[in-house]
Parts: sequence; C-alpha cells; structure tokens
Amino acid sequence: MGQVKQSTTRGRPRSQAAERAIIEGVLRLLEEGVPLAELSIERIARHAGVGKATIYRRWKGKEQLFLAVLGAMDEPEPPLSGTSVREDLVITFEAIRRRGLAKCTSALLHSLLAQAKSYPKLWDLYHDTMVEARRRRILAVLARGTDAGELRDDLDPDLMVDLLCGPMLSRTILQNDAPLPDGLAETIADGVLAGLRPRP
Amino acid sequence: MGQVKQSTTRGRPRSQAAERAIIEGVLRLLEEGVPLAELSIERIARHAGVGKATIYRRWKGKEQLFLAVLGAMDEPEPPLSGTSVREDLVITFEAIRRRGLAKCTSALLHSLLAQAKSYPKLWDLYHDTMVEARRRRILAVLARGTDAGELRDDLDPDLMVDLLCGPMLSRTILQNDAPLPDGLAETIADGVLAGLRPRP
Amino acid sequence: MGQVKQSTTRGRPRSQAAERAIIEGVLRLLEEGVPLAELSIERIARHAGVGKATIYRRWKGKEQLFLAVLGAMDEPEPPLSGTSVREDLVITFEAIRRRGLAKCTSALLHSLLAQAKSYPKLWDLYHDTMVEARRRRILAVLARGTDAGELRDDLDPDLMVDLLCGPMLSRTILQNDAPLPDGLAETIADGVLAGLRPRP
Amino acid sequence: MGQVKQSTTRGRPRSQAAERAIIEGVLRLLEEGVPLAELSIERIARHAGVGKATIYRRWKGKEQLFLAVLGAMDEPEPPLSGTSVREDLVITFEAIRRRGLAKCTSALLHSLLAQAKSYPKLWDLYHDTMVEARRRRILAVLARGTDAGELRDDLDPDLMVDLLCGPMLSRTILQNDAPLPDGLAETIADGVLAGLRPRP
DNA sequence: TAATAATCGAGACGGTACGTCGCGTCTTCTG
DNA sequence: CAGAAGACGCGACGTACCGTCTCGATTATTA
Repeated sequence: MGQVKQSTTRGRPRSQAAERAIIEGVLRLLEEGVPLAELSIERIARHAGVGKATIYRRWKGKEQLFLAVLGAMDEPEPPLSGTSVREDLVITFEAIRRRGLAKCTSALLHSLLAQAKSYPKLWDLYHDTMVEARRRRILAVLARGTDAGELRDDLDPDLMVDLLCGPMLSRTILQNDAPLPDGLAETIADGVLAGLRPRP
Repeated sequence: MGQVKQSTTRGRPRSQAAERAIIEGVLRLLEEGVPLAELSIERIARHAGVGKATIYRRWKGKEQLFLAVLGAMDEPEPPLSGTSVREDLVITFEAIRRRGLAKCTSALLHSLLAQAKSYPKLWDLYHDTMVEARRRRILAVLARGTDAGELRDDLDPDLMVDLLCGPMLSRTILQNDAPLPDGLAETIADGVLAGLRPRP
Repeated sequence: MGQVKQSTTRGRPRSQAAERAIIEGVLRLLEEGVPLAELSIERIARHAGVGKATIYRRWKGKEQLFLAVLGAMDEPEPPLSGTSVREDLVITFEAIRRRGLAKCTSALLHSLLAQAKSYPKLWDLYHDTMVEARRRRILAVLARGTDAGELRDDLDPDLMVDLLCGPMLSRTILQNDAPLPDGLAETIADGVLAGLRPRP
Repeated sequence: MGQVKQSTTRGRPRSQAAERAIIEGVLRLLEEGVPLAELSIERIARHAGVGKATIYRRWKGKEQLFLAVLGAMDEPEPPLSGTSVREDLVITFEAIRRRGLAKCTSALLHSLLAQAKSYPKLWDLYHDTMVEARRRRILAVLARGTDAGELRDDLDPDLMVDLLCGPMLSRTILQNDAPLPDGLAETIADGVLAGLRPRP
C-alpha cells in the first residue's frame, strides 16, 4: 500500500525497529508543532537516527511516508450500533470530530489534500483507503435506513452521503479553528435528517 | 492585500506589464497542467521573462503570489435575487460549482488549504477574504429566510451554514473528480432544506 | 583553462573573493595534512564558507579545481642564465626539487597523475600546461647546447629530455620520501652529461 | 601481502573460485576500458557475482585488492644475462616498456601512485614489493659493473639507479601516450652510459 | 538638462534539501 | 562456518530552489 517493491526473501530483512523509529519520529515532530512544510526527509531521518536510504527503501517520497504515518496513527472505525440511522450517523460523525481535534491527523490530512492534484496516484490511494471506505460504510447505513423506512427513497444515495458528511467536513477543513463542541455530532445528524424548513 | 510595501513616488515606477506577465504566466502554466508543486518562483520568473526580484518586490512568497493569482482570476460573487432562500442558495451553490469545474482555481485552492497549518497568516488571509465573505452572504440570506418564516428558528445560524455549504464542499474537495452535474445546485438546496426523512 | 563557461557580461559578476577563499582554503587544508582523498567538494565549500554551487559554477569537478589550485600556487619558472647547458639544467632541476619539497604541490601532482587515465581531458590539460612547457624550455636549452658543441648531436632531442628529466622525476615521484639534498641538481646534471662509464 | 588474517582451519574453507572471479572480473573491467575511478567495490562484487563481504574478508579495501590484482597480472622479472651491465639494463628496461604498453597495468599503477599520500601504508607496500625489488636488482647489476670496471666508481649507487631508471619512467608515466618504440631500451641504456657530451 | 532614485533582467551568493550511490558493517538464509 | 543477498548508518555526489544581493541599463520625477 504505497510501499516500494518488497524484495524477495533473500538478504537481510528490513528492520522493523527502523520503520517504527521513522513513523514515530514523524508523529513526535508533528506533536511538537513542527510545520509540515519543514518536515524534510533529511530532518526526519536525522530525528529518527536513520539513514535517508532507509526511508527511500520503504517509501517513494514524503507523501507515501505521510500516508503510512496516517495509517499507523488512526484509530479503527468505531463499530456501528445498527439501532437506527441516526444512531449510526452520530457514531460516525463523532469519530470524525475526534480525529479533527487531533493536531497531527489534521495536519497530515491537509497536506494530502494539497498534494492531490500534484500527485494523483497518492490522492487516489488516500481516497480509496480512507474516504471511500467511510463512504461505503455510510452507504450501507443508508441502505438499511431506506429499507426500514427511516429515510426518503427519492434521493441518489451518493448525494445523500454528501449531504450528511459535508457539514462535518466544513467544520473540520474549511473553518480551520472552528469549535468542535461536544454535542456536535448529534446536532448535525438531527439537522440534516430533519431539514431546515420549519416543521409543520 | 498580501502585497509588499509600495514605495513613495520617487524613482522608476513598477511595471504593470511585468505584473501582468507574472500572473498570466502562472495561469498559463496551470492550464498547461503543470502540477502546483512544480511551480517554483524560479520557474515562474523564467516563464514570465522576469527577474526573481521583480516577484519578491511585489509578494512575500509563493503563497502570497498564489493568492493574488486567485484574486485575479476569480469572478465576482453573483448577485442574489432575494426572491426566496432556496433561490439564493441555488445561485450561491451554482457559483461554487462553476469554480470547482475550473482546473486552476481548484488547484490553487487545494494548495492554499494545504498550507493553512504551515502558514497561519496566509490561511487567515484566504479565510477572511473568501471563505468568510461567503459565509456572511449566506448568513444574510438565512436571516432574511428566518424572518420570513422560510426556515426553522431553533438552529444556530453558523451551524446552518455548515449544513448548507458542506455538501458542495464534499463534492468539490473530497471527491476530487466527482461529477458536478448541471442540476446539482438545485438538488442539494432542496435536499438540505427538506431533510432526509420521508415526508409525511 | 579548465574553467566552466564564463557567462556573458549580464548579471552579477562572479565574486573574486569567493574564488580566492576556495583556492586558499584548499591550500590550507593540504598544509594541515588533510589527505587528498578526504577533500570532498562539500568539505572544501564548508571550509571556505561558500556554497557548493559557487564551486561548481567555476569548475566542473574536483580535478578541475585541483588544477586551478596547482596553477595558483606554483611559482613561475625561474629565468635561465644562458651561460651553459649545465647551468640552465641545474636551475631547472633545482626548481623541480624545490617543488617536490612542498607538501601540497606533490600531493596535488600525485592526484593528477592518478586521474590521468580516468579523465583524459584533465590530464591533457595538465600535460600541455605544465609538463610540455617544461619540455619545451629544455628543448630550447638543448638546441643552444648542440649548436655550441656542448652536446652530442646524434641523439633524438626528445629522448634527451627524458634522459635529463627522468632522474629528478624518479626521486620525486617514485621514491616518495627520498631525500632531495641540497646539491642534487648539480649532481644529476653532471651525471647525465658525463655518462656512467669510467672517464678515460 | 596486504591480505586480511586468514582464519584457522575450522569451518568452510574460502572458495578459490570466488577469489579468481573477483580478480579476473577486475581485469576484465579494466580491459573494457572502465575508468579506475568507477571501479567501486559494489560494482566489482556485482560483476563477479559475489557478495561484498567476500571481498572484504580477503582484502581491507579497494587498494589492497588492486595490489593483489597487480600482483596476479604481473609477469615475473626476466632473468638477467650477466654478460654485461648494458645487456642487463636493456633486459630490465624492456620489461618496463612492455609493462607500460599494457593498458590495465599502467592504469593500476597510476592509481597506486595517486593514493600514495592518502594511504601511506599501501604505498609502502607497493614500494617495498615492486619498486624496491627492482631497485635492488639494478643495484646488484651496478655493483658487478663497478667491480668489472664497466662503470664509474665515484657516484652514489642510489643516484645511479635514478639516472638509469628515470628516463624510462618519464616516458611511461609522464608522457602518457608517448611512443614506446622497439629499440627504446637499447637507446636509453646507451645514452645514459655514454652521457650527453660529445665524444672526444 | 542634469541629477537622483527606484525599477528592470540577469545571474551570483550562502544555504538547505533533494534523491542516488558507494562505503564498510551487519544480519538473514542456504549450502 | 563461508557463501549471496541485501539492509544498515553514514556521508558525498551534483542539481534545484530558496530569498538576498549586486551588476549595468532603463525610466520616471525633481532640481
């Protein structure tokens, strides 16, 4: 996954210790507030006590490495309760909110967004791995909800995902330092489900 | 706006031709599909037939320049009709959609998003200039709509903006190459306004 | 002379101060006894307080630079007296001897010899500039000597040069740390002129 | 001779095939015209189909290996006739001349000369093994010649060696591509023995 | 009309990082 | 054990840009 060709079984195997040192080094630097733009491969290597080649042997460039870091760091998607569409949406939104609160996650995410156009392959990778995975989870929730009569059946499911996830995204990406208060997940879920028109 | 101090009236005045050559050069490069990451100041200067100092005399760095390019290219916000909330939302969404379809706009926008954490000042600038302006426009629409009884009055207006703008954002930013079909603005506006629950 | 293309007259001119700092830095390092193999471009630049590019802008590589250093350092050929062949030979040999005593000259010379086969152009340059110049000087001396009846006229002049210069070379190159005592120039001149057979 | 310590008799013995593959690989590369500067240990190992460690187990570094190659390639010193000083000198010079004509010999020799100052131990090794051996051979010839009255007895024998060997050296080292014609050995021997002054 | 002053293109400056290569050592597995 | 394979930390390679700094040459305003 974004890795450089893994050699056959011959020769000295790659050091897992080095790999860990690199990834944890990046995390440590991000948590210390080092701006992403200052994370050169050279600095990462120095900080991890590792040769540059050891990095390039594993990843093709900074972005591939970042993706690996992102993968290493993020908590697994929380299990869905299945009791209702609303409940599952709240669980999902809450996971996004907590991720947005973590400094380094969002720094990396921003970086990835930035490089999307420059390195389409990288973006595709990220998109398939993270974005699309979530989209599919939500599509499943929606399908169940539509069957159960909890949701309208006259809308394109893909569009519904955007309607649901967009607001959270707006908060975490566009607003930068917008507050992500405790009840946000519930509020948004309820808002989207009920719509903005006055209730009869 | 991001400009470096303009000197007094003594000496040779700055060449507007040079300024145009720079900005249009960047646009041309972007339209040729040059990835943003390869747009070095050096290359921009070479391509515009201009000395590097001529760029630095005007903008403090690459990002400042990009911001200027963004401004130069950006069509003005369309006038709102005022007939109804739905109508004004559709007009606004349509503007976003058209911007998202333009190759270089979105490339620049992605770049800016990327550097937000790294260069907070730049991000603030962009945020204040573009994002916040739109937010205020929509807040005004919402205020009128609430007064007119077209909208619920039990939701935080700031949250409503996210509910409204998020979906469009999801399409243009996160989905990367998602289709932005013709009726999208209307569909989204109607979806958010009505909510996802089945209508009674 | 081994230099990289000098640009036209436009732009900022090359700093002579930097050039001096580089060459004198190399000399200083050599005099401190730093082995030639440890004279990396990187180290030279660091030691001279200069960017690497400033070196590469002037010379194509380490060897070109060394050649410049060699040129910068060596004293001009001493004037010949013209009184006799023997006298002129002694003067020439004495210059070679003194050069051989200087630590860094011989280090550089060894380096150049080493790279002869690898970089034929460099060697040609050195050969034409230094070796051939001396050869021509001696050929002139020999021509005068032959005319004056001081020398045999049945030998190829080119061969005579080898007969004369070879011994000095053997001492300085091959013997490495052979003594180069004070009267050496005279002894060798007399030996070659008289031959090794017993005198009648 | 420059070898690394041979281990005791336990375990798998060193493969002579590997050793031959290495040395012959170097020779093949040199004959193909690969510049000495491009003969990295890594390349030699690859070319010989051998692990790097197999080389380091035998020699301490590139130079030690080169010395071994030189030794492997080197034809033995030719037997001296003993009939006269002139005859023995001609035999010796002819051996030097033939060696100078061989491409890879001279490449290696140049390399060794180059590294003399950098790796004094290596140079000493080469000097003792090759240079000094020849010097002693010639000293023996001279001693016999002096006893037999064929040579002057008023010159330092060490100096006489330089007078005799220098010219050949000048041709093979300094002149680079100077012709080494067939009768050269005789011509030089006669020239040095008779001296350059006109004969009475 | 000259002097002054800031700009222009050009390109050199000291730096930092790039991605590659070779060093000599080490760690794995196979014979 | 030695063999090949190849990863390891290290450091140099030569290139590209960074943002700053001279250059000589323009182009305005001020004296």
